[in-house]
Amino acid sequence: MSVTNTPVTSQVSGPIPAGPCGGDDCGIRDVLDRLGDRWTVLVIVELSKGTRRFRELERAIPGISQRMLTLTTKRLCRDGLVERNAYPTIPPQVDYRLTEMGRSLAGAIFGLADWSRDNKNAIAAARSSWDADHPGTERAIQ
Amino acid sequence: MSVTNTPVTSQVSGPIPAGPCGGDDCGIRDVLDRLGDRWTVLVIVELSKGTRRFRELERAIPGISQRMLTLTTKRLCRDGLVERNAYPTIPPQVDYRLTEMGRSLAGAIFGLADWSRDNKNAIAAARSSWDADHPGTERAIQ
DNA sequence: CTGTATCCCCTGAGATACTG
DNA sequence: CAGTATCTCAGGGGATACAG
Repeated sequence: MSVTNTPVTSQVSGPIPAGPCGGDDCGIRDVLDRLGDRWTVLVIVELSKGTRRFRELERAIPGISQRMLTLTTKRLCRDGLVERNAYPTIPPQVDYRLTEMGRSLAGAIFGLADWSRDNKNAIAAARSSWDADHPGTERAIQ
Repeated sequence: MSVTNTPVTSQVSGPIPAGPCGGDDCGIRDVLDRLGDRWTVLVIVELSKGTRRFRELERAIPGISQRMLTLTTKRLCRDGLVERNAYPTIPPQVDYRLTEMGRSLAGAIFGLADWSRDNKNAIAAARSSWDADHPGTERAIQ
């Protein structure tokens, strides 16, 4: 009850300071800013299979909303990773494809995908082992 | 005008470097669930340089909070990507290092980092070009 | 079909304080 | 030093309605 003044929690959630940190961070933050959201990588992977229309992307990526698909494709176009072609037909038709740069990024992403496939089981095993040794804490760190 | 009516060169599945994953999403979601947050990749990159103590990680990764560093390292330990060693000294000393699996993940991440370095300028150029063609919309899609 | 415009909720994560 | 506990908040993103 004695707490009278409101805590001034000015959040200051800006960009990561990108400090010198002695060495280098490999410019990893740049990719992270681009690929860090929930949908971008999935769109790139789908487009790596070929040209796709808006609706095709939507169906191929379960759970994505119209809004997020629009935002994601637009960001990718802006970064020069995806090319958008609109045909003024009725009904309208728009398709998307990776640019050359986008395809090279897809290649790097596949490196991670391969790693994921190769290590999926090992991770699952590590998890259940950890969970067995640390009962009751699994939920807290999710 | 962004409606470039270029004929589609049906490339489909041609020149993408490493792609054994043909029909599905390659299990990309699994890596994304693990690497999708703000700090995990940065911790892995830092640990790829060698063993680090808690405080060393904190200093090496500007902006991370004690809470997030604890959470992140704990998650990485749980997944078997990082190994934690605590020495019962006073004051306590704990250090973290990548496991073999963690190092292989770091390798895949470096693939992305390399890509980022190589394409940073091209992306910046694409952006300003796009922004010039679409005045007033840059903010909406960030 | 291909988007835009709103509303709104949930989760990630920062600030702060405390412990062994 | 190496954490844990709690409060708080901003914004990412879902749902929905509307438009060309």
